[in-house]
Amino acid sequence: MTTTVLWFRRDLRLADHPALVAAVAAGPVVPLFVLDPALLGPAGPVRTAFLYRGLRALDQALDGNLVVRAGDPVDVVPALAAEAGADTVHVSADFGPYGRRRDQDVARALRAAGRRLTGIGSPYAVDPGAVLKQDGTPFRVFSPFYRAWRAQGWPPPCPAPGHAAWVEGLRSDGIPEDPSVDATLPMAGVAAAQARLEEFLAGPIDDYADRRDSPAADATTRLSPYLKYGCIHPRQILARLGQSKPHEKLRSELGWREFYADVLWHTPDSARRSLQPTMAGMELDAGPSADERFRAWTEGRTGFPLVDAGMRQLRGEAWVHNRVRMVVASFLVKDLHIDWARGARWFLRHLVDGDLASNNHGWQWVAGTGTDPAPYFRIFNPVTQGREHDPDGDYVRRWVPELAEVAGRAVHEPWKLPGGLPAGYPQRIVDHAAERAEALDRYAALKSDG
DNA sequence: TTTTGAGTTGTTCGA
DNA sequence: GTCGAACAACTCAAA
Repeated sequence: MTTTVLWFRRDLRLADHPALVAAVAAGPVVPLFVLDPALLGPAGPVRTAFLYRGLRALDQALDGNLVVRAGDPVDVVPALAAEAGADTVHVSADFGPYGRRRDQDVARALRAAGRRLTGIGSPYAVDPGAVLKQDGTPFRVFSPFYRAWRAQGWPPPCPAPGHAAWVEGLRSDGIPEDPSVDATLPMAGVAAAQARLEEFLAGPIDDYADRRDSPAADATTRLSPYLKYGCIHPRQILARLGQSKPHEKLRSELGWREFYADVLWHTPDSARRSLQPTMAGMELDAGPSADERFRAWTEGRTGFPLVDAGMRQLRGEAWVHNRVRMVVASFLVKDLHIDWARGARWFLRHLVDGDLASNNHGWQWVAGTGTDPAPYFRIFNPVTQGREHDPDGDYVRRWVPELAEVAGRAVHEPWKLPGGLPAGYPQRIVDHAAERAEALDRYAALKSDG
């Protein structure tokens, strides 16, 4: 039997963990997590706190043997492997731009000392890059990808190893105290993830297809933060789904997550840059007045109730309903003409589920710069979206107290109230019809510039 | 090989 | 009030 290191990253669980199974099969295991400043900085306080809580749950499941070390993984991982006398470091492979570079560097450093990094599995049911078109090139459109992804298939979940021997007594820097966070976060860790899955499957799933688009109903899975840190693996969800309409709907949402990871793997710089090169020339607003509008957007005081409700939900829960994410993103890009990447950065800093692939490609989809050769004319009207998806106005009133006394759907157009705008609620910062026309003009200019 | 039709999530306008 | 058409350009798979 030989000692190995299991380096946890986005896989904070023991069940359905192929890399852990491989490590345990080899002998005693050193469970490691590295506090990497390059990742913790951009994560922001919300995800850092959620991560730390997930680590505490993991440490408990490991009988307190999780080794936590702070520093650059290129230094930390080889040093710990040497300390433990481990020839192999097992990981679930990382397919993101930073993770790939980091793992190459760590693998090189380990090799220099006669050791190796072994990647098994990934945070996805199907590894990014594994689904290709007939001609061997990657998909750029979801539906054909999804058909091929389903046809490809995935293995069933594997149980947690029952007889793991954790190496004890190695120095751990410990899990730091949570940074202070104003938002109300979900419970962290595997048990919370499993409980949420069971709760969802026991009832809400039946209405998922019909109600997932209704922010007031709050009928979505709320599993995204757990998927982000691997407290649950998508295989564990997929294994529970059948052929009914709502089950198929949830499977396709997981398919979107896999699709965007695949796109990002094939084009790593699409995290920051527009996937459609022609769209990169779009005229954008910047400077002090754009900064002021951006600030109004972040603070939920644009004067458009659904937009403001969404941005305040982001502050309050570090999470926003998917339908509302699209509405607020469309508003920033099409009404305020601000770079989608700036909005994506703001989301990534404040979302508890903030995932580079899903977040940034979701933004690109709204901006019309990404996959789904996006119709330039798809510009969300915040009022229409409110009437359509929050018909009773419950979602808006939940997050915008200034409008709490306005009954029904009238809450979406407070400027039309007979008594005038309720006290404390801001005037609209732009004229939607005018800005919609402006967005269309800029698109037309882009075309004529060739 | 070329053609054809469809593609997550929309809005407006005019009948 | 509802309904269909129009709003481009590109991707992909099937015909």
